[in-house]
Amino acid sequence: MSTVEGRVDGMSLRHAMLGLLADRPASGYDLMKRFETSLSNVWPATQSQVYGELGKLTKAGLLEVAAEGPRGRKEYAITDEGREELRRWLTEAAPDPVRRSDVLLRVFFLNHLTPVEATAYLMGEAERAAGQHQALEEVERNVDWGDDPLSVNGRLALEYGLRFMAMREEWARWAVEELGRTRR
Amino acid sequence: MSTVEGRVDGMSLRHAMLGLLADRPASGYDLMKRFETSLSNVWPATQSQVYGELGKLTKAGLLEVAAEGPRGRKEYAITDEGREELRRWLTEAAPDPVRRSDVLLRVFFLNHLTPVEATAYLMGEAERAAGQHQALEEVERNVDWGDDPLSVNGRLALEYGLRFMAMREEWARWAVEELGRTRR
DNA sequence: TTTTGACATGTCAGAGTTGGAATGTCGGCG
DNA sequence: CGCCGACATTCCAACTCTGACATGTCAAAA
Repeated sequence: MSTVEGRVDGMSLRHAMLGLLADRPASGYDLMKRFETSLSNVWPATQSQVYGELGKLTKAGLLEVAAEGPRGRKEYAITDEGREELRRWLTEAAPDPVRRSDVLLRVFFLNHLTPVEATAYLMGEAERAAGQHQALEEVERNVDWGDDPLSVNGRLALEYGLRFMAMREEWARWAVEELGRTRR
Repeated sequence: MSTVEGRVDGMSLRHAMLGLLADRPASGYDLMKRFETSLSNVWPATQSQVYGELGKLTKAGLLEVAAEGPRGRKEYAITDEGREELRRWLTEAAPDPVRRSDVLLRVFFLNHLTPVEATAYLMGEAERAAGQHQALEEVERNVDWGDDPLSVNGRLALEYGLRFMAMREEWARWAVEELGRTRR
């Protein structure tokens, strides 16, 4: 009964918040900053969502207001029940994520463009991927990799991003070639 | 005024439908079948969405009812304006898609599990990726690759999937090792 | 002939997401 | 002292997406 109602699939925002608060208590404002920095590439969230969810999670007993500060600041802390839910989510089998991909969707309809235009699109994809790859390398250089467990996970995620962007670029370049081959 | 109102970012469902109808006219029912087969891994859609969108697109002048058939069947065809919009979407620079990834979100909070549990999660990821890779290879074998431009694009998309799953598996196995290293 | 299954469309409630606006407080700098 | 910028919360309108429900027609097999 107490396990937050609308179950199962999405709503990972909840778990993102539980995960952040499991490290240490924080206010909505603090959480926002963390969503804007470390989590921005993994799970973006807006103010309205964060504050709304704080309310729901508190009402559901997964969080509690641990302290009140200066400007109406409310510092939220995870409860034991919240920790349980976090663990449950972390250990449950992740459902195959059927992701939507507008990049691939465009690829599906590339035949409605001229070969030149289609090639240009794919080259653009390659360059975008390369650009993001560079951006991630930049991040890698600028983050001070302490030994804290936090940044261990961050490193894993970053590596995922690097590999993903490399793959995207390689695929796009391969696709350009392929398009050239079949055109003849 | 006629360019469908709520612009810009998402709503690629619209363009998926325009893309499908650009090949040949079809009913909502026909479209559903194509969303369930070829497009299911790229852009899943439900009945309610498809029929709803058919109405909106028709009202917006991007589609028209070309013919009516037996069981209330309405066959929709793309209009010139619709073709324009499709081309516009295909050639416009795709915005960097900031995707949400619940897989990575979990990775971020892996430190709230025991090393054994965390490793199990990553191994599971590797196996899921391997499974999906196999499934795609299965698809590759079973599709008859004619020369029609349709399946050319399909092949590009399929290859993307294969490379993506391979990357995911490799990354997960790497992450397991990495976790083992830092634990010591 | 009856019944089943494929064809075919439509509506709805609820959750999630976005983006913006409105409001107010405190600390420190000039 | 007065003001600005950072801190901090709350509410809202609009849209998308999901999943279920409701309804009806036609063709062919049993």
